Amino acid sequence: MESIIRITFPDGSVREYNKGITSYEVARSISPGLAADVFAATVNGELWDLARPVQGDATLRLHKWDDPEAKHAFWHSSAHLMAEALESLWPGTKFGIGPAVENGFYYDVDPGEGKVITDSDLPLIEDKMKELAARNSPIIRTEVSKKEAMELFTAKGDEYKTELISELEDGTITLYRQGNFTDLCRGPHLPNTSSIKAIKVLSLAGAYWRGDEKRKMMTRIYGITFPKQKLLDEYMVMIEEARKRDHRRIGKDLELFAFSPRVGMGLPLWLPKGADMKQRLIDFMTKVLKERGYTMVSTPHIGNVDLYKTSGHFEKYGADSFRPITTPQEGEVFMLKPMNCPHHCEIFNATPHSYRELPVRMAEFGTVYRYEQSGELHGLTRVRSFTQDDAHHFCRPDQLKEEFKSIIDLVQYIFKIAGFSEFTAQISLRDPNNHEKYIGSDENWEKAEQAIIEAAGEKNLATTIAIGEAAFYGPKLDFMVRDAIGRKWQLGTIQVDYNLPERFGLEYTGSDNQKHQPVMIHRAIFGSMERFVAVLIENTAGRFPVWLTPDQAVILPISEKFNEYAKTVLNILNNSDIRTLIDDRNEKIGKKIRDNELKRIPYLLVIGEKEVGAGTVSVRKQGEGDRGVMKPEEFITLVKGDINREIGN
RNA sequence: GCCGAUGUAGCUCAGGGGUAGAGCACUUCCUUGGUAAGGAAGGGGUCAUGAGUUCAACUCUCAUCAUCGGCUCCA
Repeated sequence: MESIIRITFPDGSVREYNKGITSYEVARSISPGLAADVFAATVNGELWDLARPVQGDATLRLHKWDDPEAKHAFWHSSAHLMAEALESLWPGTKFGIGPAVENGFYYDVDPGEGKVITDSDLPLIEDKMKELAARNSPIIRTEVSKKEAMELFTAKGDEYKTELISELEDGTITLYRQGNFTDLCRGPHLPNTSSIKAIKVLSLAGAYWRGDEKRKMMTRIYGITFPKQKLLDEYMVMIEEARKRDHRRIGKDLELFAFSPRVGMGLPLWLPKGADMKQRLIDFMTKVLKERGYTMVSTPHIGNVDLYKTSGHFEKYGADSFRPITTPQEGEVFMLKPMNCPHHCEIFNATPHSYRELPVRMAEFGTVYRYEQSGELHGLTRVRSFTQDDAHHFCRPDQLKEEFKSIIDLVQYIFKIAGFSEFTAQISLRDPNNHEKYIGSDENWEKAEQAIIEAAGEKNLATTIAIGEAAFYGPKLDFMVRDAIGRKWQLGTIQVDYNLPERFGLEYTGSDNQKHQPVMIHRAIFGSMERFVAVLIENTAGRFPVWLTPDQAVILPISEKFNEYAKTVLNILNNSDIRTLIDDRNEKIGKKIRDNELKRIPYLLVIGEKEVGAGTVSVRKQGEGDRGVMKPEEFITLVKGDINREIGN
């Protein structure tokens, strides 16, 4: 008989089972404890339901909670559970899609005419889900024909589902049912709703059906679930901690930046400490750029509209920009500059160039103005006025790849200094099916895309590829860093461009004494000062590196009797460029320590009778505690040592 | 721009159709102290803005502005 099948495990061991055994039963045959911990299985490389029978020899990997595959199945089943709850609470609710996401799941629903789901409904949904989960309903997979699926969802009046089905291929359609709820779904799912022990319905949002802003706005309901209450509790604590790192909150607490509706939304105001820090970043970057052969330039904040017509920006974005600026001169029109590249092209054009002087690396901390949609503004990460650490490399075609690679090096260097150890690199290519979105010839696009892919490959950079994410004039390599709650923000970007050199008629004289067109690379490392500072705040929770932080040390006299000595120490430190304050408030030392710890000042210098007598300071490191007593000169050496470790020399 | 929510003191927030509340911060006084909150007193609000309903609106309605969570967008 062929009723025995051989299952191979990841460690290479093989066990024999009866044909038709499920992965769940296999897990149980190993141990009941394991069976309780697994939520999905990979069978012959395909992600499967635990409850799906295995019909032949197979390789098997069981996925416990820590595997993303397990979470995916768990949260996907949870989305179905939420849908079941919604249907039970509000019959007639129409369902869109309900996938698992990085942290939990959502379901897009249309509650029907006149019905609005609000925040106050969330606990109702949560309670209903708990009730349904406790019913121990098995989740059952069935394969159906396209016709059957159509009939089922047409009868239900689920027009969103029928739209999805109409695009599926017959023979590949599966349904999953638990209790009275059936959903169109590829799976995989949990065997049973009973593993869903801890449930939190998190939030509501609007979301366009199929991501198309011309189509209906669905109600998106986000939730998260866990197999144990403890895991949910830990998750909620983590979210709460992350909120404390929000740069908008810390920026206010530490008096780094502010917004004023009177100035205008999305227009950041840098307060003294923030401006000071921003300038320090600029100074540091300027020094690094000069070492790497960049020259600094400076351009106005406006440009004639013809400049942007030449570049192609006006045609692409003119309608959605700040309105053009008119002048007393009839017909004369300027625009706030939304980017620096056209100005830089004209700088290149201002002087003749020989092949010998390429590459030209032209850098500017250029402030640009973009009319971002009101709903898109977000603290310092998305604003309407921001300063890019912008630069353009004009090079010969044979220099392109080396230039590109040198910029990858620079990004890695700066990110290392910023402490961004986990960033992602994304190669953004054009969508080959959407020619209207881009300018330039296919040939140039292919050359540019190839150059990026090769350069990233030669640098052994781990990259993801995003089709359709390119800039309209060229493909790019983007470097993204996460914020406190896991959202990714693009900081560094490197973009290859054959188009602007053509449009601006850029040229250099080659060794053959002929005119040639240079290739242009657009790049930013910080991305923008605003976004970089925001992400830096969230990654450090406001505990900036010593070299960068606005105030490096604060002197805490134990009583007013020691204020005179405090001033002496202050002078010594300030003369050695240690940015130092005195906290001479009439407060006890414990209070002063607490307040200054909360300000995230790296060093607290306690002075009292002993220190005055010995000519020393008692050093306390923020977040770490007492470092002992030392002379001011030793403290200076300590701080300089920190800075040296952080940014070298 | 779209969907939903929010807006009360510098900050975090409570309150409620009939003269505005707390904690922290701030000011003054007492205290002069040894590594994360000493004590007391005091000042501070057009309850986002504008209109409407009402004898009476900070509270109810509408609009506007801003903010938050998403969606779309992101040169």
